[in-house]
Amino acid sequence: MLKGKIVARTGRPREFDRQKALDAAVMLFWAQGYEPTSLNQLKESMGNISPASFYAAFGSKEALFREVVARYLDVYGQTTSSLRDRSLPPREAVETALTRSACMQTEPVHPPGCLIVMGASNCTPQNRHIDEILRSQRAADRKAIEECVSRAVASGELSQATNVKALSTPFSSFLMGIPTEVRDGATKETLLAAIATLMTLWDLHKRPNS
Amino acid sequence: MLKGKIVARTGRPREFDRQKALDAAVMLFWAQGYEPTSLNQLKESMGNISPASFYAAFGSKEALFREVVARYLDVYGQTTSSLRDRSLPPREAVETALTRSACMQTEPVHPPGCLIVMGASNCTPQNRHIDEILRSQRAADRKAIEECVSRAVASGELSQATNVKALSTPFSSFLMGIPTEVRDGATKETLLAAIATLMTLWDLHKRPNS
DNA sequence: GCAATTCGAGACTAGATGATACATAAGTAA
DNA sequence: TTACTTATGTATCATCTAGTCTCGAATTGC
Repeated sequence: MLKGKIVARTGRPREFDRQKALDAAVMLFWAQGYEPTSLNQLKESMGNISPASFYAAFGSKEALFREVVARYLDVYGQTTSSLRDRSLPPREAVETALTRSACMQTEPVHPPGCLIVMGASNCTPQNRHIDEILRSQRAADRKAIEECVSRAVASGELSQATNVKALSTPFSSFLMGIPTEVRDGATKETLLAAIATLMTLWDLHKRPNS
Repeated sequence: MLKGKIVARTGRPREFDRQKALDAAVMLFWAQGYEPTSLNQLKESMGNISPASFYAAFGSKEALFREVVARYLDVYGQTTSSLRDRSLPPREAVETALTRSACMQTEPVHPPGCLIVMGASNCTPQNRHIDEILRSQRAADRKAIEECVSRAVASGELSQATNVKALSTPFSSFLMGIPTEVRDGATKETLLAAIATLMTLWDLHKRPNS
């Protein structure tokens, strides 16, 4: 009776691969954003499935987008997870997050840029709540960068006089700027060199005798 | 016969203020971006003018957007003009551009963020050329920042060993990140403090004996 | 006064949008 | 076999989209 990962259940089996369909939706939303991506495009990218199949599988465009964001965070959005890894030295946590973001966003196997930053940047008033889904993610990364700086001040690595927000904002604003740079053609090498430059800001704030 | 600025011409006079209508369109495109802004919204913001009046005055949505971009650059987009002012010391040119951008974008009298960076960030494939209008402006600012760094290297202010792209990209990426930060609630004070921090990168690359 | 010109109100077009209804197909459980 | 469950194909929905057309109104030049 064991059928591996497939959970036996009643009813006619689905004829398309839901996971592959979801991944196709990730690519579309990533490339175009929420509103410009139409149901027709989505259904087509899922193998020309019917509207009935689409709504049965995903509920609505908005519900699909929420799933897409979760999937994106799982597969691609781990670039900033170092920010939340307390076992890493704070400076390394920040540099790793920036580096991995730059590398991921410039990979040629998927759309350039970042779904979390650009996915709903153009919205009609009635869809503003869609951007809220992404905004909370951006806020989390921003806060995590701040906490890395705070940790370094607390540990004595950075000077007690450090203005936490004034030092963390250049890193977060740079992070939010990467997607636009990448979409406009910035290469991985350019970004990595820029990150190396940027990280010297951190070193400038080190406690004199550390 | 002199009628001031009004050019006498035949035909029934327009009943709405074209300039005010254009400014209303600037605000809409700025807040929502190109595609989500509908003709209905535009006409409504122009005083409930008819479609006939709209098309007679502006030609099409795309033609209006091009006028809107030109108007935006005129009124709000001068924040980065210092980058092209050869009479300014390069460091001051860069710092001024960042500072003025941060101040402008956080003004509460208009939508937050920047039309040039966010105005067409979500586009269907058939409207990709709309973002090209904005992309060329972003490229111009990026190049201007690079030239400021180059000028400073040439003048001896910055070390000959300076990697121009590695030093200019943190500034441009920060600039491209400001709109997202502002939309997410960053204050002018936070951004100005971040800019002060960021500019120390420049000083780090100064020629030792200068 | 009259022609030429321009504008405005509103009806209208074709096509796209996200989403639903309904009958049928294909599987499981008893 | 029968009941139940779920998926699919097709037709369709109301609404919105950018854009046109017709026709009457308001102005200027002569």
